[in-house]
Amino acid sequence: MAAQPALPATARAGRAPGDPEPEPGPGLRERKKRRTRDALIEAAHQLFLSQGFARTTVDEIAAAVDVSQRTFFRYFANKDEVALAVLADAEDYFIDRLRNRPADENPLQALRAAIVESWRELGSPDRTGPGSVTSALELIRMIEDTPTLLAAHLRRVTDQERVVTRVIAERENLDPAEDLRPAVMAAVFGSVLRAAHLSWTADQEVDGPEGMIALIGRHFDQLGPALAGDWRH
Amino acid sequence: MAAQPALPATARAGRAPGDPEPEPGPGLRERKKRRTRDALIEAAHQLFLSQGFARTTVDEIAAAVDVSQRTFFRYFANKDEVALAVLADAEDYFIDRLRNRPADENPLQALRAAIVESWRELGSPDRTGPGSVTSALELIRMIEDTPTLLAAHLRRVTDQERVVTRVIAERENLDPAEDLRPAVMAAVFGSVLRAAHLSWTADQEVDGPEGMIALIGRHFDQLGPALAGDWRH
DNA sequence: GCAGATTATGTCAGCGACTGACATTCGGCA
DNA sequence: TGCCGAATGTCAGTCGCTGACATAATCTGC
Repeated sequence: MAAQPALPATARAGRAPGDPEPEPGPGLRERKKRRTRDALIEAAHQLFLSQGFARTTVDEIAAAVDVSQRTFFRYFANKDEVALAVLADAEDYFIDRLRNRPADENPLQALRAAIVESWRELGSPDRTGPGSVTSALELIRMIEDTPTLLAAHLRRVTDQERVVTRVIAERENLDPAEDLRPAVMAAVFGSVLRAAHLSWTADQEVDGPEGMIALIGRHFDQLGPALAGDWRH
Repeated sequence: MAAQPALPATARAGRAPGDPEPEPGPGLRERKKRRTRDALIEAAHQLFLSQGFARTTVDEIAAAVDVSQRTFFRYFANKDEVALAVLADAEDYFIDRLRNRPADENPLQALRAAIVESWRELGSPDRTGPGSVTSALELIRMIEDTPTLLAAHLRRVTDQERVVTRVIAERENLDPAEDLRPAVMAAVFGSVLRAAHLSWTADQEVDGPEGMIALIGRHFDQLGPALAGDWRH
C-alpha cells in the first residue's frame, strides 16, 4: 500500500475495502525514476543549448543531477537519446492524435489535422515537465545543425513513419504489405514535415508554434502543385 | 563540369610534344592515395558483411590494409563513412544523370528517369572498384538493420535532397527560397526511394538491380493514388 | 513492523572510436 | 641531388559506452 501524496494520482474514492483492484498508482520508486529522468533531460537540455552538444560530456550531465555516469546510461542508451527524448514524447502524442481523427477524413487530411493539433497542444502553456514548445523549437534548430543529432533524429522519424504506415493502413482497412499507398503516404508526410523543419531553421523570421504551423501548412499546400505535370503554366 | 565517375585512369595518348597542357594525369601520390582508399573500402566492406558492422573494429580494417588506425581516420571521418562511401559515389553519379536529363521532362519524370538510369549503370558488369551492384544491394540490407548506419545514411540522403532541390530549381528556373515546390519535390522523391528500399529489405523475393528498379517503379506509381482524395473508390 | 526478494544505483575496469601533436618517410620538382 | 610539402606512423589522451559486482534503496508477504 504505497502512500500516494503527489500529483493527480487519482484518489479513487469510494472503493470497497476488499476490492481486488486497489489502483495503487505509481509508487515511490516509479515517481523517483520519473523525477531523475526529467532532471537529466532538463540538465542536458540546458547544457546543450548553452555550450553545444559536442562540448557537453555525459559526465557533466550526470554531475548536474548528482548521479553517476553509469546511471545516466541506464536511463538513456546514448547521448543522442537524452537530447531527442522530448521530441520522442511529442511524436507519441501525435500518433495518439492521429488515431483519434474522424474516420471520414482521408489520410492526408487526417495527418495534416493531427500534426496541427499536436503543435497547438504543445504550444498551450499548461505543459508540464521539460517539454515546453520554445525549447522544442530551439531543439529543432540545434538538431538541424548538429550532424550526429540530425542523423539520430532522422532515424527516429523513419521509425515513426512505420507506425504511421500501420495506423493509416488500419484506418483504411488495408494490408500495408499488399497496398503500397499507406507506406508512400507516410513517407511523403514525413518528408513534407522535414522540408518544413528545414525552412524553419533557414528562416529566422518565422517564430513561435503558430509560425511553425503556418509553415507546415504552406508546405502541405505545395504538394499538389509540385506533383502536377507542368510547373510553368 | 560534373564529376565524371573517373573509372579507368585512361592514359590519354597522342599529346603534342610542346603542348602547354601536359595533361600530367594523377601522379604516383594520387594513385597511391586512391588505391589505399579503395583498399580500405574493400576491406571494410568485406569485414562488415562477414562479421557485422559493430563487431568490426577500425583497427582490424586498418590492419587488413596494413596502415595505421590514424591513417584510416585521415581517409574517413568515422567508421560509418567507409561503409557508406560506395553509396555516396553512386549518389554523385545520380546527380550527374539528373543534370543531363532533357529539359522538356517535368521534374518528377526527370528524377524517375535519372534514378533508373543510375541503377542500370551500376548494374552493368563493367564497373570497376569496390562498387559492384551486388555489394551495393547487400549494403542496403546491412544499413537498414544497423541503427547507427541507417542514421548516418539518412543524414547523407537529406544532404543529397538539398542538392536535388537546387538542381530542380535550376532546371525550372526558380528560386528555391521563394517557390517551395522544388524542396517538396525533392523530399517526396527521397521518401519514395526510401520506401522502396524498405520494401526491398522486407521482401526477400525481389532480387538484383532490375528487381530494385521495378520496385522503385511500383512505388512511384503509387504516388498519385496515395495523394488522391478518396482511397475507396 | 520485519525479513527477504527486487530493483535502482555506485564503483571499477576496460574496450573502442576519435583527435591533437610531433616525428618520420616519401613523392614532386627544380 | 637536394629541398619542400604531403602522407604516414607513433603516442598519449579524451570521451562514449558496457559488463561485473557490490551496495543501498524500495517493495512484498507475513
